[in-house]
Amino acid sequence: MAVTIIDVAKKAGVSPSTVSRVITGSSRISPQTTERIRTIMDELGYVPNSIAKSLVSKTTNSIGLVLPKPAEELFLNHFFSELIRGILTQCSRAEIDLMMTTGATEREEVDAVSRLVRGRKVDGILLLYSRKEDPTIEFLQKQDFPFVLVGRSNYETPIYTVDTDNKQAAFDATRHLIDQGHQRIGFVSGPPNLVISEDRKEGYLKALESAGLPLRPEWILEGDFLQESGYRAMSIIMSQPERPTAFVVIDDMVAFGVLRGLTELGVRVPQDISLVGFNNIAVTELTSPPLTSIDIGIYELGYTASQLLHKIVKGEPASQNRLIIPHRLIVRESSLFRVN
Amino acid sequence: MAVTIIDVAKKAGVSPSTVSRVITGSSRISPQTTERIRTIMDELGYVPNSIAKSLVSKTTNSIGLVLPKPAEELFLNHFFSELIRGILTQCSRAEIDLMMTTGATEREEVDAVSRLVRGRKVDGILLLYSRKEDPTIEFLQKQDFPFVLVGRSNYETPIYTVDTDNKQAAFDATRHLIDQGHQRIGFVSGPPNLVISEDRKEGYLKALESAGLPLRPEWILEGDFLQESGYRAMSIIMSQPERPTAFVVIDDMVAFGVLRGLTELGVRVPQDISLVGFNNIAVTELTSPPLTSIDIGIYELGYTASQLLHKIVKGEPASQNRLIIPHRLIVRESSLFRVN
DNA sequence: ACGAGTAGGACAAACGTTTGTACAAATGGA
DNA sequence: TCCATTTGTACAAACGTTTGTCCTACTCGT
Repeated sequence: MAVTIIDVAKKAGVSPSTVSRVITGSSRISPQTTERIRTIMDELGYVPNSIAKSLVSKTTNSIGLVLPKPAEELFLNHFFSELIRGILTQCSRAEIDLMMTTGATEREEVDAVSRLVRGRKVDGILLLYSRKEDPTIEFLQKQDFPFVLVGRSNYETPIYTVDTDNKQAAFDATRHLIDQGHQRIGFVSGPPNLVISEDRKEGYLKALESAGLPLRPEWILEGDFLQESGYRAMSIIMSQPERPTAFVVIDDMVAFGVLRGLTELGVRVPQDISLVGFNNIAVTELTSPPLTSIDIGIYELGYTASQLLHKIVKGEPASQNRLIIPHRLIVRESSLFRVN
Repeated sequence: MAVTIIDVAKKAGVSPSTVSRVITGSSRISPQTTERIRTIMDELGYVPNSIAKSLVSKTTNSIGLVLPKPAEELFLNHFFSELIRGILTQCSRAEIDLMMTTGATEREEVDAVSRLVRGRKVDGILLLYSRKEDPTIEFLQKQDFPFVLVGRSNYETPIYTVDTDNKQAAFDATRHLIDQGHQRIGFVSGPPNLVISEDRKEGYLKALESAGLPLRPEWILEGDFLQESGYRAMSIIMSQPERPTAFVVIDDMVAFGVLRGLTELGVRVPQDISLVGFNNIAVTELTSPPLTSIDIGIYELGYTASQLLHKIVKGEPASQNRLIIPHRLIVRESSLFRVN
């Protein structure tokens, strides 16, 4: 049916191996032959069968992207699309195919990765987010399969990683509020099993401490990365007798929920309560008031991670195994209010 | 290195073909043998090499997703992430891998698809959006390769398609404004080479006509699907001597740009100018004012398209080759103002 | 003019599966 | 008891490449 290397060889009157060497650009073929065969390939419309190639070369020219469990919820947070945008752009430039996978449960996730990895469908794996205990990471390590993690690893073993300095970022966010005069600052966190939640909480706590502010556990709430959890957090906080005057919120999407909750309760932002979010996703500018956020360079995070993985897969050892993408605070109206 | 079917066969004292038939579940193998071999596969930790399997079966258990040209811009519009969310969820449930591809130019896009298709890396292709003239579609048709298009095709030939009734949707949006008493309604369109732009414009025009309202070409503007183009559109419109009292905007993201432009110019929404957008992406609720929009069921669009493609790839002919996902108008504050 | 060295290409094995066909043993009917 | 089926398994070819090794025919120096 399709044109194979053999058809080309026949028409050119050479052996398949010669054609193959033309394709791979071996030096053993004379320029004339190369030229002649190239022409014939074009005439016949030959395209190499990448499956066959993969079988012998044990390489696929594609990488796998493993998305955190609930694909359904995933893209509800703009963070992931932005990350994928960076990854995809890099892959596209490098002419590498990107394979996406996910699983409804942790178990399914490992299965899916296993299919990809041990079925040799990809050359490397890109992991988004890390849990404190992550079966997928453990699996990949045991298989000694190349992978890069976006986020900090909680494991002792060295892992290729592209990350934000989340502790510092949270410190900066909190510090900003303190600089605005706030003394009572709450924190809306993410799922406790994620490394990122811990890191950001730690930064927040450190900032409080360094400013000599007391820790108020009842002002620290846990959620996930969806709007709803921010909304819920507010209904809890606002029913308390004593309230913070500002919140550091682990994620912009959650911060939107917080904002919505406050607005519905008639609380003014930033006059009554100030807010700082994380990630600086595109819509932070559009809300009212626009949201102060830490820009962590999501796109670059993805782009860099993809780049690093490609290097590793090709066997070019990277200079370091932990890359940090710089962050910066973007001040908008939601925190522009000085407390006297 | 890795465990192969041969290792399993050896250990079991049978031939590789027997093991293979156990895997594929052929009826020719006795239950005892099946059971015995299953155990051995588990012991050895055997995972089939999908590449080898693909080579002989000419099937890959993955589909390709072709993203419209600029991957860089792509995810700036939440539309695509939502679509991919639907696609990915379906793929994940069907245990099919999703391969993403894109190209910086039209030429590159076709090349990338060609590599995927003729290199046999995927069994089918999912296309997002369609241009009036689309080289990728033409290529796939010529290759007689299974594909499904999200969006209406402009070609005569029958193409599997999952779409919104965009003419009707635009009609409904416009009609809503007319019902609010508006007589002077502008339209911010998308790139003229896209089928969707044409369809929505057509619906808009039809609604005007059916209400006996005159067509004002200077109130029809073209943009892309990014915020900026909405912003620019407003600066053009607002410099005109006579202005509309409402706009139908082809896309929510663009509508945000419009909103921002108007706000900066001190124009009140909806009192001075009302707005209706399309797609009902998640953040429409968060803007001030919240944006009226047509919910086109993006997630289902993706889910259904993926499902349809899988059917086609498997050879189960679908009942119809054009599926329409229903839409509905979601009225929010941006159009809640009656013109007397 | 002759042997050594080199360049250009052919051959065949290998990658890990699937699958059509052949074969042996077991079963059944007469 | 014997032949005809059926059942279960083995054999080998095929999928389309890549790559190590071998072969042939130059080119060049002497």
